[in-house]
Amino acid sequence: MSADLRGTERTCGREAMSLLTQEASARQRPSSRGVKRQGFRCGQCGFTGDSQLSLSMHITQVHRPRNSQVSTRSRCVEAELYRRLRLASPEQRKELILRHFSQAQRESLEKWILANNKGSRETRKAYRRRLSKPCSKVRKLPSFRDAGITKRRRRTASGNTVVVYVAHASAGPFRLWTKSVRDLRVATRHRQLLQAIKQQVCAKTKGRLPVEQMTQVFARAMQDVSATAGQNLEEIGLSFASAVPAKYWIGKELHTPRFPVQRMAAGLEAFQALSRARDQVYRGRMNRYSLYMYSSPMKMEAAWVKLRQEYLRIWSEAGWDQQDLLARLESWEARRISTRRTALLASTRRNAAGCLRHVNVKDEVQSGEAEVGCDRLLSTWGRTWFCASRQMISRQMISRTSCTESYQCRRLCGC
DNA sequence: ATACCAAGGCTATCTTTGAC
DNA sequence: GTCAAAGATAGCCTTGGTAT
Repeated sequence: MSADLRGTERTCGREAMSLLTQEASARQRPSSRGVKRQGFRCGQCGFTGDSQLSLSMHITQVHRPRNSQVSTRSRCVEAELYRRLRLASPEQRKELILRHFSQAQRESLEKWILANNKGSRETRKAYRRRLSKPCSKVRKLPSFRDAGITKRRRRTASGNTVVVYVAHASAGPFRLWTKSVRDLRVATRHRQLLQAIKQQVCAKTKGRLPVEQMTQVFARAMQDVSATAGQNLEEIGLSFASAVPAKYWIGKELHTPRFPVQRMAAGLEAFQALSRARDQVYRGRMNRYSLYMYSSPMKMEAAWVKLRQEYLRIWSEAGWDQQDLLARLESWEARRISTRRTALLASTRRNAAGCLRHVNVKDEVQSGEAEVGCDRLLSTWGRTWFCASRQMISRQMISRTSCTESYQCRRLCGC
């Protein structure tokens, strides 16, 4: 870290950081730690995570090599300053920098931002190389020049092996593919086109855009790249699908079918429909404590009902059987329901004191009867259209096809 | 019958965010 | 500083339809 920014950290940087922290944490409320479950154990320190993912996170965050060039938020003042400045509005950011940073400090921070952004791609690649499994099932393409190109070996019935390549890329919420080809050089050219589309989309969608604008940017990028490269996108077999986050409900994204570029309008319409349904509730990073700070469980459920409807409609129109689609959705939901209830309980513990004060169950919740508080919280939040208690909901009373609200009740309460 | 191809799903890995 | 969860990106596998 530069001397200038060490000074920044001690004086104005710390002050600015304090101001920014106040800005960023204005919504924060006191909360209690969640219940830790037994699971994956770290061989180095005995840490027990809930999943392979949490163990991986632990290893990355705690046991990273000392010579690692990848900066982390906690260890890098520049990164932390930069991160917090980004949380402020442009006007606030400008004011903070002008008021609290010297010219030398501003230049130093700018230098770091430029260096960091340039270097991050390289260090990410190094990180990937280090953490990637040495013996994956199928060997990856040896060169990073070929990243974004999937190599496929197909064994024919006669015993011959055929190798084909497929280029793919992600551009915001869109995922792009080209047709499979035998020649790696052709696939590389396809990949370059996809990269050009991606770059144009990313350049014009810094921050989140309204869904209409996003679709316009994507369509425009396709046209521009096609014109610039003099390449007909139909000829390279370009197809695309889009996805919206749905981790809360099913543990993963919901995506549209794949649309060839010839059916771009239909593909974009599908994306818009899913996005509008998803955007009824807050979209962004959150954890089990902050989940319900933005939207109540009832709002989340209402959004999910809409999202399901749109998903079913879009895939039905693509020729899929509705019963199969319903079965698919339900199997995804079933795998997620316990996690959702855990999140609800954790959130209830956290919010109970404030939210449930008016129903006089504060003491109950604080004494550890969170589950009781959870149910009461559900019934309180949803009093207008939600059943008052679990006992009122029975399987006999609920007809999924005739009553959407009852369906929501059943799934939330676990009856 | 065989070869080829597109599509969908699953999984791994990394980044970001926020609570404690 | 630690930890967990969501989001983003990318790679690979399986399946089923179509062309030869």
